[in-house]
Amino acid sequence: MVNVGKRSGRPRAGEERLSRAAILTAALRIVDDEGIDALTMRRLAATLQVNPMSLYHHLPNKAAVLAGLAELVFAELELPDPGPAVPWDEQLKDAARAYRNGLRAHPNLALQVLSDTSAVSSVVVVTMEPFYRALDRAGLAPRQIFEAANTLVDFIHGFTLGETSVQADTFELAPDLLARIRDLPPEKAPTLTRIVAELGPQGLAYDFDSGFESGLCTVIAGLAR
Amino acid sequence: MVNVGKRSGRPRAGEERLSRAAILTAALRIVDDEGIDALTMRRLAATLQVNPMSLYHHLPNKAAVLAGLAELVFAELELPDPGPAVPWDEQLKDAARAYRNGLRAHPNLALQVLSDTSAVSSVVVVTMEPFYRALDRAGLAPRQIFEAANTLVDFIHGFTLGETSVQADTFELAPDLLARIRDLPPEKAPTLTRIVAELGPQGLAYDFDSGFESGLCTVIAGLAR
DNA sequence: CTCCTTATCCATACAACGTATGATTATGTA
DNA sequence: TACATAATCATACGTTGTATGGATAAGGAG
Repeated sequence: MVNVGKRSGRPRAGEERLSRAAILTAALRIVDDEGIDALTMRRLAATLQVNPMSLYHHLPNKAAVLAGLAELVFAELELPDPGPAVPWDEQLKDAARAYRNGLRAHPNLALQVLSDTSAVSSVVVVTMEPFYRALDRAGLAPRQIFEAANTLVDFIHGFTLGETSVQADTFELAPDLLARIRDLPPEKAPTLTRIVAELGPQGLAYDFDSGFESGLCTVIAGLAR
Repeated sequence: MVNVGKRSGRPRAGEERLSRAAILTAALRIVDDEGIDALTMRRLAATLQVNPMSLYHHLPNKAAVLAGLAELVFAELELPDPGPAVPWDEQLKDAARAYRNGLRAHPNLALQVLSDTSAVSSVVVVTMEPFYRALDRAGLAPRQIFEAANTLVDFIHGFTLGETSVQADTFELAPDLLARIRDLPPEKAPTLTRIVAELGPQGLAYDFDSGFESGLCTVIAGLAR
C-alpha cells in the first residue's frame, strides 16, 4: 500500500521519537495512572503517537515491556547505607523500610516486580548490598548472611504483596466477614472467635505501617539470636 | 438461528453437566497441567464439552473463575492442630510447613492465590486458626497474636512467591550473573563481592527446603522474644 | 393434561488484543 | 551516487472475553 499524507518511514536525524527508555517511561506512567490492565501495546503506542508495530523495533514483545518495567522499578530503588555510625540492626531496618517504600512507589507494578525473577536476579543482588553489609557487621558467616537476607526480603515481599493488594492504608475486616466469624460454630475456630470477641470490632483495625514495624522487629530479633 | 442436529437447550434432569464446582475442578486441572495462560474460557468449555457461553450461567466472568480457583486452593488447605501435646513453637512450625506445602500443591496458581485478597479474606481467617492457637498458647495478647500471625504468614507468602517463580528445587545464580558480580567494580558492592569470592560458585547454591526451615526458625525465634 | 415461567445451554457476533509480514522512507557508508 | 541498514508504518490474522438473543426442557399452576 502507498503512504499518502501521513508521516512514515525512518524519522529524520534530530527527531528520534522512540527508544527503549522512552517506551518504558511511557509504559510506567500508564501503569501508575491507570493500572496494569490499561497497558496494551496499542495504548502505549498511542501515547507515544506512534504506530503499535514501531514498539517492536525496540522491544521484542509485551513480556519484555513488563520485565523492563520491573527492572526500572528496581533500578530506581536506593537502599541507604549510612556506614558504621549506626548499629547494624538499625541499618537493617532502614534498608528494609526503604525497600518497602520503593516497592510501594509503584503499587500497580508490585505484583509484576515481585514475580518477575529474571529482572530481579540481574539487578537485585547488587541492590541488596546494604542488607549484606549490615548482616556482615552483625558478625554472621557468609552463608548465614545470604539466608538472613533472604528471610528478611521474603518477609518484605509477602508484606508488600498484601498491602498492595489493598488500596487503603488500613485494613479492616469486612463487616460481613466479622459477622460470619461471630456466627460460626465456636468449635471450628475457638481461638479466633475468642480473640475477636475480646478485641471488639475496632480493635481489629490493622494499620500497615505499624504492622510492618512490628514484623520487622520480629524478624530482626530472630536474626539477632 | 435454528438448532439442527446438535444437542442444545436445557439438559434433561439426570444429566446436568455443568455446575460451578465442575467448572472450577476442570479449570484447576487445566492450570495444574498446562499453566495459568492455558486457561481460557473457550478451552475450559471444550474440556467440559460445552459451549463457551454456558460457563457464564454459573460464573459471571473469567475473574470469578480465577477467584474461585484461589478459594478452592485455600479450601483444601488443612493446617495440623495437634493440641497441647507438642510445644507451641513446634506446632507453629508444622502449621507453617503445611501452609507452604498447600500453596506449593498448585504452583501455577500461587501467584493468583497470593494476590487475590477477596478470596483470602473470606476463608483465610478460619484456616489460620492453628496459628492463632499456637500463639495463644505461647502467651501472647490478642493484639500480638494477630500481628505475629501476619508476620509469619507474610514470610511464607514471600518465600512461596519466590520458589514458585522458579521451577527447580534449588536456585543457582545464573553463571553470567555470577560473572557480572565478579567483574563489577568492588566499590559498588564490596560485601557482596567478598562473600561471593569466599563461598565460591557451588557454595552459592540455594536449597528451597533448607532455606524455608532457616527462615522459619528465624521468624519464630523472633516471636519468642 | 396444558400452559407458562424459568433454568440451562447454544450460535453468532464484536471489539480489543498481541504480533507476523512486508512496504516505506531516511541515514550512514562505500 | 548507489546501496545496505535502521526505523517507522499499514494491513491482516488468529485468539481472547463476553454481549445479545434464540432454543430446549424442567417444573409448577390451572
